[in-house]
Amino acid sequence: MTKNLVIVESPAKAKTIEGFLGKEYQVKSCFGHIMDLSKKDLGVDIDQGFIPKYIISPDKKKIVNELKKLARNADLVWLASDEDREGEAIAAHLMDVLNISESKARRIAFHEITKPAILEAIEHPRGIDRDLVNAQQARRVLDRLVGFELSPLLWKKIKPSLSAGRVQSVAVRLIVEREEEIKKFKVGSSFRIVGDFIVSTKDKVVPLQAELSERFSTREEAEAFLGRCIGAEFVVEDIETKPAKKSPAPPFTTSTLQQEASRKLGFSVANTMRVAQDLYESGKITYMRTDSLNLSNIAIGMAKQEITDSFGADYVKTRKFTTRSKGAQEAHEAIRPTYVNVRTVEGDKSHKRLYDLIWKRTIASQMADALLEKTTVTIGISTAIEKFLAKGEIITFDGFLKLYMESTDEEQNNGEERILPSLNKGDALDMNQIQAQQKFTQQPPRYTEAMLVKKMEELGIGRPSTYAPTISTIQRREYVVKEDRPGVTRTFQVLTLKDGEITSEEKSEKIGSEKAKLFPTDVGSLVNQFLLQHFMNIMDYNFTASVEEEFDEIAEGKLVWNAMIKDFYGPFHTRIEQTLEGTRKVSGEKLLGTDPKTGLNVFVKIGRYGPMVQMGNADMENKPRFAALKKGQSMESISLEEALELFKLPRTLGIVDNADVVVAAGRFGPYIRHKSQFYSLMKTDDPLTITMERASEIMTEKKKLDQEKTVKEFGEDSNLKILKGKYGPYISFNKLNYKIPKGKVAEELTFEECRKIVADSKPTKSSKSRKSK
DNA sequence: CAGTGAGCGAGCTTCCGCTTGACTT
Repeated sequence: MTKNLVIVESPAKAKTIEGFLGKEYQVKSCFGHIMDLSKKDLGVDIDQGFIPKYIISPDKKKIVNELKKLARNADLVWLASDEDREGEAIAAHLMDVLNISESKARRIAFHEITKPAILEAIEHPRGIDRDLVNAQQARRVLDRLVGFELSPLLWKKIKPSLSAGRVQSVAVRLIVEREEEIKKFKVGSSFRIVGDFIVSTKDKVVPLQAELSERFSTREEAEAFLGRCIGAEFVVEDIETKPAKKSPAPPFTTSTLQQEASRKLGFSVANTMRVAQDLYESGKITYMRTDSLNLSNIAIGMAKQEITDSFGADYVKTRKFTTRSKGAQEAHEAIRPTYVNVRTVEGDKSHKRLYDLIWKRTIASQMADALLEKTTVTIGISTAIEKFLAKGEIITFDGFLKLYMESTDEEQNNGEERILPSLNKGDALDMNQIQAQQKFTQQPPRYTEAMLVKKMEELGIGRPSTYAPTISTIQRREYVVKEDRPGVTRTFQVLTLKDGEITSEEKSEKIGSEKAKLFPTDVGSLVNQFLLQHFMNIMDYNFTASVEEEFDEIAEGKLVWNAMIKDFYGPFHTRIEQTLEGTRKVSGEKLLGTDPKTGLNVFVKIGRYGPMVQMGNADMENKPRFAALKKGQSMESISLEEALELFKLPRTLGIVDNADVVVAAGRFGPYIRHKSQFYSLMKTDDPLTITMERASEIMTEKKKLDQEKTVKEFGEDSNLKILKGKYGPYISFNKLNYKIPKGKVAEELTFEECRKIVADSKPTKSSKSRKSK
């Protein structure tokens, strides 16, 4: 029997801590929250003062039973969940569910997984902070009320299965509004003047590039300026040198790791977290879901040693970073290598690269500032009042730059970090050429996943554990899509003054191509518009921040949690009911024009399954025709001609074996139907022009593949088959799948045996039911 | 994966935040 049971949230953490504590301690993990609100209904008893209806999460029943047994037999139970709102609630739930008495329970917390920190925590146990638990409860109940009242409203007013919530709806809003800004954006241009000069001294001739201190808004002005420069003299009027320094970025949090892995390694947010999870589980890095910039003293000490060994003591400058982000709860350390002296890890390329990034960032954060010397040379023009400026930068001490430099989302601007030749005031320069190049203003950038996370963190919406899932959710709901878009070619003008003559030419550049950027869909935009119209308070970018203030007051014991919820819910629920009764279904319907053949109206709108076109009004006599929009088409941009094309399907190709061969477009793209069998078209096949010949080819091919997939068929019942899948053979009966019991050989199963398996066992979950969990 | 779209209506969907394995067709 164990005297002490310690419960933490993560199993990897449990393993580490067990090593720090003696044999008297058994350390187990509860895998995060063990209880949640019932999902059957609202899960909140509103009439009784918003009393939550908690149940043990179905996937936690097993671990809860195990912990119950261990807790019963232990003398003391140490509740060591994270020291934040959610962690406190987990501790409280554990006490309840495991039936731990006050006298037997010890609540402890630590912010870093180091032996001194754990021992220190054991020395200072406390009770459960009920105010903090209530703050969590308020957060949980508010999110449930918002999500489970708004979502059904969307099902009724827009389309089924949609969702809305405090976090996801605001994330979608950011993307929709950015797209609107881009649409509204009016491009402007100006002429940037760059002069190429030559410095001739006694012993050498060196080039010097300088930019004019101002830009000209028109070609005429630029041309006039170049004209003024013909025959002018150029003289160095001033040289200014200023020292400057650059400091390293703080160590990684979840959000900055996602951003930097996206910029430097091209990882998606989900991929970064998957790889980081692996590194964490194998003990290579500290916890990867954190908003803390803190490094333990042990880690800083190790970093100091590592820097001294590799670069020398001059390169060391230890720092304690403090967080700036809204609502940070700092239950953990920043993300760092567990052993800072370990330079690389085993594993595949992505693991190595992510670890390398974390290692460099951690080490660099404890390195000296880089020292620079910034020089600006002012060049006067004898015939004009404008000045040319040549800017240079030299690094006098590289410091942390020796190892690591953070990237930015902005495109690299040119002309940085150049070294200037040595010059003196009064030096005359020879002009080689001066160019005026047309430069365009840039539209606001579209969000990458990581840029969206950055913005969400700034607004205080979402938490380190939810950034990646939220971004998946808004894509799964098809509110936004992550896509590449090709750019367009744009021409710009260049005027060149050389050898006393001004010439002009037109050049072209590729602009606006997008890679893995987030775009709103028609449904996303419509839902956003609907929510903005009726629930501005929830869509407000400051909504989370303001409720967080109230949660803090609850945590401080200054506000009663359900009183806060009541104040929110009253007006919110009224608004729900008003919208339910007072508004009609919204479909974003737009009249595109009329069909020249029939004279019927052609509309585009959102239907039960997404955007579609409709021919004919929905009146008593006639049923309108419908067709779904193709991938890549949008309600916003579809033309009448494109819409009319969509009505050309389904078309009958001919008759085979007394049955029509029909080409149509379905949910998953174009297909052929014959004798109630379906055959998908290839991407290269055009359903509008496909021939009977090609169609039979596709059908033969599919039949062959099906044949290969079939292990065994039975004459007794054609619905029962043994098929071969990715994970081996299985039984298929009436479109449900059943596992073959161990020890049975698929090929040898008889019809009766199969019938028995089907009757006795449950079908394996289809992917559809799994997705919904 | 499944191949739809009036309206009728049953019965389904849904939130955020904490954590990892299941076990796949």
